[in-house]
Amino acid sequence: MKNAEVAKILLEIADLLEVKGVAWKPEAYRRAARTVEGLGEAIEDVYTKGGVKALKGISGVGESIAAKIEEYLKTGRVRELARLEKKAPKGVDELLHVPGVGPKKALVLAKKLNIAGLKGLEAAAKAGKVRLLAGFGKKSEEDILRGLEIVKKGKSRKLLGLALPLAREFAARLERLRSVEKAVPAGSVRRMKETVGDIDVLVLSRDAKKVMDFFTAMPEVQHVLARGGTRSSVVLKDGLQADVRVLEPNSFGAALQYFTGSKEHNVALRRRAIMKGFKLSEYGLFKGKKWVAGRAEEDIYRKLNLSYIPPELRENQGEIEAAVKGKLPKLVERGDIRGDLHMHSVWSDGVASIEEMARAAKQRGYEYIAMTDHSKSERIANGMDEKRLLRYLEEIERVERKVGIRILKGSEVDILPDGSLDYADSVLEKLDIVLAGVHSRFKSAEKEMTTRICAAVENRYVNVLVHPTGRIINQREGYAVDLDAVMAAAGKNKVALEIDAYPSRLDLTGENVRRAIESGCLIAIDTDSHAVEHLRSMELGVGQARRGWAEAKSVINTFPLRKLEKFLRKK
DNA sequence: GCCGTTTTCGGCCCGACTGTTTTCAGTCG
Repeated sequence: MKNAEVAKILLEIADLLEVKGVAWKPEAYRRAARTVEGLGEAIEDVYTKGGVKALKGISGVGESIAAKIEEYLKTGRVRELARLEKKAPKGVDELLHVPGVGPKKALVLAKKLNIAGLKGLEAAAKAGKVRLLAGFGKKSEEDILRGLEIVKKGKSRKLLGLALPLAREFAARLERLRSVEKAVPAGSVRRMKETVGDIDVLVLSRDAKKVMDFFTAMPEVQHVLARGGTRSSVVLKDGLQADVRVLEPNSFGAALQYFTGSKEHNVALRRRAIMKGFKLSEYGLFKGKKWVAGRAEEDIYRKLNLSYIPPELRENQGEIEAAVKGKLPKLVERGDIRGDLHMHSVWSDGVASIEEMARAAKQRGYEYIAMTDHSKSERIANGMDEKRLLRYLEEIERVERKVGIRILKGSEVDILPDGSLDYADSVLEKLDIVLAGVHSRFKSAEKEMTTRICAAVENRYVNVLVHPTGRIINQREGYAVDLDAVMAAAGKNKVALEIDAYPSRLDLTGENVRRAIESGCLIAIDTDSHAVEHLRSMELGVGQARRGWAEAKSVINTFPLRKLEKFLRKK
């Protein structure tokens, strides 16, 4: 599927046009990029089936963009992009990715300092050259240095939402080789950590050479870092590193355990092994020189008198102690989820209709969903005023009847700076479910933000506090807020805290989920979907819930509809 | 560049914040 590649090209064109100071076009390209990325179908299939005409049928794609997509699919490049790149100062589009640097500043920096890309910018900022430029000062120089750190961090750790499908895809491809018995992703991907440094795939095979040949020749590979008899490392085109290891049957489980980590969990586990008179390594569990276990992970945990510890819990945060006592939680599973309570449509900033979203949800086997488009203050997202909201609710009822899935009438309502909500209570009263979230003034002081959020949580109509920390991975820190105070208020007021399963959000983190549940809160795992494709992210959210030791009974969207409705009616 | 129960041409979000200024430009969401 080439959607992501096409979207990337369109975004690059948008950046370069923006630097040029061209009006409107950048937004048009970005809109098109977003739809293409969120398309339920491979863009190349759309083109093969219906040609340019079908491409133009994609919302946001017209004559010109359709032609560029066609050009890319046919030739693998877009001349217009090359032309723009040639004209712009070198590396200027890269500078745009630094938070705080927009098109104007990027152009000034690139031109006046004569720097190519982020490295040059860092050097110039560190040398104190940035502050001397007109329009810049000491503060903006510091902001740039801080922004560069964020960009760098983003380079080194990739989103689980990107790495997990890739790891699975690699494993699936390897398993198709005749000599391969099984191939399994390990590492932080397996632990469902929200960001990962690299992808590890472990392979059981009689023919290691064939596996090495196949793996290093995959089309995603940019270059081969190391290639050995049973182990190879490559760098993928998107910057992610991937390792593959071929193992013996007798050590496969031990290796899977070892390479799944975390490091801290492994250290604690090895310590326990020693205590029990064993030695644990990636090759197996040994008593003296004698091999005791290693074919399967389960055998190792059993021999150490532990119940099996699911990968998501392996952080040495008390899971080994709990496993000793047989007191591990029965973690929530993807199959427990009965619905998705945070979804957008074209009524605000989504790209699919309510009906398309509802059908997709039904197809996933959900019993119910909530449609929750933005409230009026969220202007950038085409938030709805009261009048449009009423029409929206009517449309939801119509689609509910037509599609045959329960659709809760909802809204993602802005929490205004004073802690009040973006709709009056008389409006909120008409909704089946009210999500409340902060979308402005992220930089408020902690005390202010805490008061603001707690006030919203106390509103009698609020059911879910969405993306409670506001962080966006690699882009934005969460806002300063006293989460314990928020959790206490949420628990008391029967407000569930959301795990926003959108790949770049995934807040709450596992750690915070655990805190929330311990302080008596319920959790909602939602995808915050803006396109049909996004519904897939549910498993990422479930992963974070599992990392937070959550059981199904703590997650409101595992409730049967009746029970959920009862919870929503609460106050 | 895209789009049309707004007009096939002329709109397209715009207010808040921040830092650099001395009344405002640039960035963000």
